[in-house]
Amino acid sequence: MRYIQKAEYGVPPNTSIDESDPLFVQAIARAMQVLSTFHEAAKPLTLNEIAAAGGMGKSAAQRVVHTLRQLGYIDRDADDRGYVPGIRILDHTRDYLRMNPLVVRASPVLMELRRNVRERVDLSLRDGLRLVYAARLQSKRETFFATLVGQSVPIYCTSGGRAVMAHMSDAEVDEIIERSVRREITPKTITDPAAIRAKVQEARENGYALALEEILQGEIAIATALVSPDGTPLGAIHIAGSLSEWDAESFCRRFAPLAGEAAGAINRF
Amino acid sequence: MRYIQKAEYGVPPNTSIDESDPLFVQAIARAMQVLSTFHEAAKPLTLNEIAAAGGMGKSAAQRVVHTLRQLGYIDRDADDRGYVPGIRILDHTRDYLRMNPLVVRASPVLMELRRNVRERVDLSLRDGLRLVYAARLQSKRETFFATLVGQSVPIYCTSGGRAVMAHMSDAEVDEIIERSVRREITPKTITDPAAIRAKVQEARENGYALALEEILQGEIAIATALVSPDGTPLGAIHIAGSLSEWDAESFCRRFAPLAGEAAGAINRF
DNA sequence: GACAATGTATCGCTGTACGATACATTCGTA
DNA sequence: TACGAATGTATCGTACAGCGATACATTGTC
Repeated sequence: MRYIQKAEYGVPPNTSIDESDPLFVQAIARAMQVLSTFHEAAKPLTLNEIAAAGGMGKSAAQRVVHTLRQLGYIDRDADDRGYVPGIRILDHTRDYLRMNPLVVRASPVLMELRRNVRERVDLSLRDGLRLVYAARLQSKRETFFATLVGQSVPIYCTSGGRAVMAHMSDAEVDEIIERSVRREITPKTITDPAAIRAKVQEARENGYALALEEILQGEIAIATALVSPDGTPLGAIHIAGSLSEWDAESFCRRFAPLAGEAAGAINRF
Repeated sequence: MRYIQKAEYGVPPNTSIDESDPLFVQAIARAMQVLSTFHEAAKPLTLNEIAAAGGMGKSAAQRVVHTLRQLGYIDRDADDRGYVPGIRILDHTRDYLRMNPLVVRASPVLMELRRNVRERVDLSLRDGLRLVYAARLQSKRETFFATLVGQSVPIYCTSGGRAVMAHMSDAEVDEIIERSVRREITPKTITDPAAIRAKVQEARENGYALALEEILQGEIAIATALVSPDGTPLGAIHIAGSLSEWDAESFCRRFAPLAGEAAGAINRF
């Protein structure tokens, strides 16, 4: 059996916990840590792997896994060879998506946008140093994974990330650049702080951000930010296409206005 | 702010726990129960609501919520008026989708199917008495929610459910019918056990299942089952259209072969 | 300006979750 | 077929984590 690769872009959610918080329930942290072990997993996990990854004893892992299994958040692999995430997780996915006002507001606009655009359209939400995809409306030709909800990419080197940074102060932008683990995901990934700042400035002037092959070879993407009433950037809309069919200039000329329109429709609430 | 409605079809995941299991960790169950409170929520929840719904004291709810917040599984509402599910949930969604072999295998086939079909195409997975949507490839005209991952529907009254039941023994089918809380979701919902058995038998003979307006007014849906190597049904592929454009007969004639082909491509692994 | 509702903090006592260890079962290999 | 290494499972006494009760703070509403 084949599985999709693990977290390619290595944007680990920041789980640095203030220890010795009197209100903090360790058992819950343990449980979530166990579930998070799967973020790094390329195949079903054994109990010992889970225990080791979580830095806990075998007994603890045993009880946590046992409990999560009872509740449906962990399952046995189809071949009974290891543990995999359980389907109950999707119930919470639904809750998140339907209770996030931005997702709710953006969805119809996104579908409308998709109707006028033959390319891939995404909605992403900011979480610290990364953008998490909440919806992906695939393009016709795309053969890739259907709707990879939960996939995340770094802010510093993506169109959506720059669209988001464009709505921040220089200080905040610097902080993001600083704290990000910048590596060349592709040869074209921009990692130099000054260059990133320049691209952010460019996004501020244009009203949209552009990224060329910084995450995926051959991919061109533009993005516009979604902001809260007070101006805080919350996420972005992306339109992504292939460089085999577009050059940067015509791509922008064609899609930037549409992306801007869509973002505008969502931002005025 | 508007939110999507709560669990319309009322398929509560079966969380009847064997009490006094020596390996069972109550704190984890509490945490998950708190997160599950959102399943029934139509708006952000207060601490007291969470406590009440979970049958726990205010202190317990306080600590659980506090911990889950630290970890990112719960957030404050944008207006700071209540609690909502947190974005970290989506990380686990991704894990589930990419580590489920059926989803991985089915996704490309589903996209191919969608290319040849101008209607909505879904992938659903069986969980007890319900089917949970793991992917939804929307049709052009559809204005509804983008990709409602995690949405679930009952087995007894859906095309996918009948496709699944068609691959079970009569005894198993009867058990599902028996245990299901059958109610008329629409006036057309079939709730009579004998009638359901007849539809299942029909699905067995045709190789696909059909449902007319049993969940949604004006909706027609056909489905074919996805089965494991040993024949156990694991989920279904759906094609759904509108009765304003199709009559049942032509819908089946047009799409049943395609659905069957797709299921076949997935089932032979 | 009083009141009701919210989230936050504190503190002893109880009972739960801990680690260590021993058992069972499956798998791969010689 | 028999061995050994890995897996998942069960048991048990002790320490400390999480419990409830209560009191405080802060916000919004009439």
